[in-house]
Amino acid sequence: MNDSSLVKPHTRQRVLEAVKSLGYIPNKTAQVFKTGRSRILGLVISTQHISELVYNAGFQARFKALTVKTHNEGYNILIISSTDANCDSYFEVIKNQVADGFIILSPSANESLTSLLEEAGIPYVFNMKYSTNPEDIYYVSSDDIEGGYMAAKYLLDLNHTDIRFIVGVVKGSLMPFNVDRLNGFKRALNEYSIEFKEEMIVGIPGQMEESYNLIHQLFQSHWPTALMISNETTTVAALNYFHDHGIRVPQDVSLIGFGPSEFFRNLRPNLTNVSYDITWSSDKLVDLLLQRIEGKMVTPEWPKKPELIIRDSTMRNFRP
Amino acid sequence: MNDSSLVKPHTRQRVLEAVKSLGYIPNKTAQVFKTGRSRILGLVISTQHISELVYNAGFQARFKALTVKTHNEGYNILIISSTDANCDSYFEVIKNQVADGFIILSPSANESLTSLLEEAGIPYVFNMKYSTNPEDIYYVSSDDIEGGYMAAKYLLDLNHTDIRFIVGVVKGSLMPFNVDRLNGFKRALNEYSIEFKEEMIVGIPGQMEESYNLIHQLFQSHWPTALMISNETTTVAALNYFHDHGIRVPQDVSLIGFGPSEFFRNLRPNLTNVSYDITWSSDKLVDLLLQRIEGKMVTPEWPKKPELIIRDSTMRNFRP
DNA sequence: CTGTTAGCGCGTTCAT
DNA sequence: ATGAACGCGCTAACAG
Repeated sequence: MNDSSLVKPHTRQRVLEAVKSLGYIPNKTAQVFKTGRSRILGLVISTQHISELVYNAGFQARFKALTVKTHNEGYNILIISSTDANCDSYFEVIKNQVADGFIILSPSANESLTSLLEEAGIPYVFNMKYSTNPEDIYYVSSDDIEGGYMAAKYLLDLNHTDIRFIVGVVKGSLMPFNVDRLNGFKRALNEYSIEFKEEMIVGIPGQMEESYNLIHQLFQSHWPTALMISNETTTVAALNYFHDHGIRVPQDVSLIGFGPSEFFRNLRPNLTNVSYDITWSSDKLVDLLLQRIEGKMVTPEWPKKPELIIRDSTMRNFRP
Repeated sequence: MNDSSLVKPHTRQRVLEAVKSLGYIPNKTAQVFKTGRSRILGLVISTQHISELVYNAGFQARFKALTVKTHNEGYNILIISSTDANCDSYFEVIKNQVADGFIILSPSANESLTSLLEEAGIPYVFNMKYSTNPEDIYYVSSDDIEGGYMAAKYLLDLNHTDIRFIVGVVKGSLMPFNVDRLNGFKRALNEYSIEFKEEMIVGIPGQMEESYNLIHQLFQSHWPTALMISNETTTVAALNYFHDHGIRVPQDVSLIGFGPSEFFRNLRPNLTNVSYDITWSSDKLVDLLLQRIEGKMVTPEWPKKPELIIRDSTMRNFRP
C-alpha cells in the first residue's frame, strides 16, 4: 500500500483489491504515532487576532499565503487559538497539539517562550523579530524601517511637513514593526531637517469604530496635510470618515496606507501605499520551519524591501 | 497528571514536581493514538476558495465563527485544502487526516461523497444542503428563498420593476443557495404580477476584476433601476464602478447586498443588505458535528430567517 | 489509593 | 519477495 519497491506488481494488485473489497482505511493516527510525523503545522494566533479578521487584509493575505505554501509542501495547517495574551500560556497550548512544528503569529512573543520551546525541542518560527538576542534567528521579518522611511520621504518630497503617523497600539505599547516604521519615519524627517514632535504619532486601537472616532477627534483638533496609517482597518475607517464629512482625498488630505497592494487598489480613491510581499515572506517562513523539521536546505535571505505604490490618494501640498 | 480523583493530593504534588524537574512533556501523538480522539475538527475548503479570501466577507465571518466556537468547545481546526474540485478526491484527502470529524465547505458536494463518508464511519457536516435526498440531514442551511424574496419584495414596494439579480456562477451553474435566492426573487415578482424574464438574472464569476468589467458591460447595454448582488466581492466591484463613473447610489441606482451586515456597514454608502446570522449557523454546525462525535444532544432548529437591514443604498424609484 | 500490565495499529526489521 | 514479531508511549483495567 505504501508503494514499496520490494513488492511484486502482482502482489500489490492483490493487496489493493483486498483493500477495496474490505473498505480498509489505514488508521492515520497510528501512522502518525509510529512515524512521529503528522505533516501538520500549527498556526498559533490569539483569539483577539481572529476577531479582527474582517478588514485585516494583512492577516488574510498571510493566512492565504501560508495555507497555499503549506499545501504545496504536503502539509496542513492547524489553527491554534490562544485566548490568553500571556506568552507562557502559549507554551501550554502549543505542547498540547499534534503538529510537527509551529508558526507563531504573536504580537507579543518573548524570550521565555523561546527558551521553553527550545528546551522542549519543539520546532517553531515567528513571523517577526521580537527580541534583541542575536541568537534568535527563527523568524522572517520585513524591512519596516525602510517602509516607514519611504512613505515619509515621499510625503516630504511632496512638500508635506504637517504629517501624522497613525499606528496601532496594543495594551499601551507599539508593536515591534511599528517601532521600526516609526524609526524610518524619523530618519526621513531628519534628512529633511524637520523636527520630530511627539504629537506626530497617534496611537489608535485597531478596530473600526474606535478608529473612526479617533480620526474624528484628531481632525476636530488639528487638520494635518498628510496621514500615514499603519493598519488597514484604520485606513478604511479614515476613508469612511472623510467620505462622511466631505473631506476630499487627496485634495484636502493626502493618505498613505501600509499593507497588501491589492487591498488598497480596491478602495476609492485608489490608495498610495507601502506594499510588502507577504507571499514571499510567508513562503520563506514555511521554508525555515521545514528546514528545522526535515533538515530542508534554505538559503538565508535579507528581508525584501517593501515597495511604494503610488496611486491617487497623495498629491503635492500647497498649504503653507 | 490527568486530574484523576483517585490520587491523593500529596502524591499528585510529588508527580507534578517530578514532571517539572524532568521537563517531562506527555507525547500528544500517543495520547491521540490510544484514546482515538484528537480534538481536531477538519475544515475542508477548496484552494480556489482560499484564494478568493480577500473581500469574501462571508467566508471570513464563517471562518471566525467556526474558530471561536470550536475553541470554546475545546477543539482546534485543521485546514484541509483540496486542489481538485472533483468530489471523490475530497474523500481521499479527508481519510488521510487526523481529525475527529469534518466540516465540509464545499460548493459542489455530491451524494457519492456522502455515501463514501457514511460507509467509512467518518463524522462530517456540510454547510449547506446539496442533495434532494431527505436522509441527508447533516447540514445547517440558511433560509435563502426568504432572503431572495425579502430583497425583491422591498425593491418592488419601492416601485422598482427593472431589477437585475447578479449571482455568482461556478463552472457555468448556480450554487444551490443561489437557486434558492432566485426562487425567492421569482416568488416576489409573481406576487406583484411582474413577469419574470431571463435577462433579469446576470451570472458573474466572483472575482473583483471580472465583476467590475461585467458590471461595466451591463450598464453599457441597459441601466436597471435596482440591483441585487449575491456576493460581496461583486458588490464592492459595483460600488467601485459606480464611483468611477459618477453613478450615484441610490439616486441613480438602488443596490441591495447579501452577506454579513457588519461588512456592508463599513462600505460607503452604507448598504441595504440581506443579513444572515453566520455566527448562529456556524455554532449550530459545530454542535451538529459534535453531536455525531460525542453524542452531544442538539435541539434541531429551523433555519433562521435572514434579516433585511435597510440603510442608505436604496430609495423609491421615480423612473417610468 | 497505588503499582503493574495489556494492547491500541501501525512501520520496521529480520528470518525465511 | 514475503511473513512474523517487536515496540512506539500512552490509557485503562485490574490487582493489590
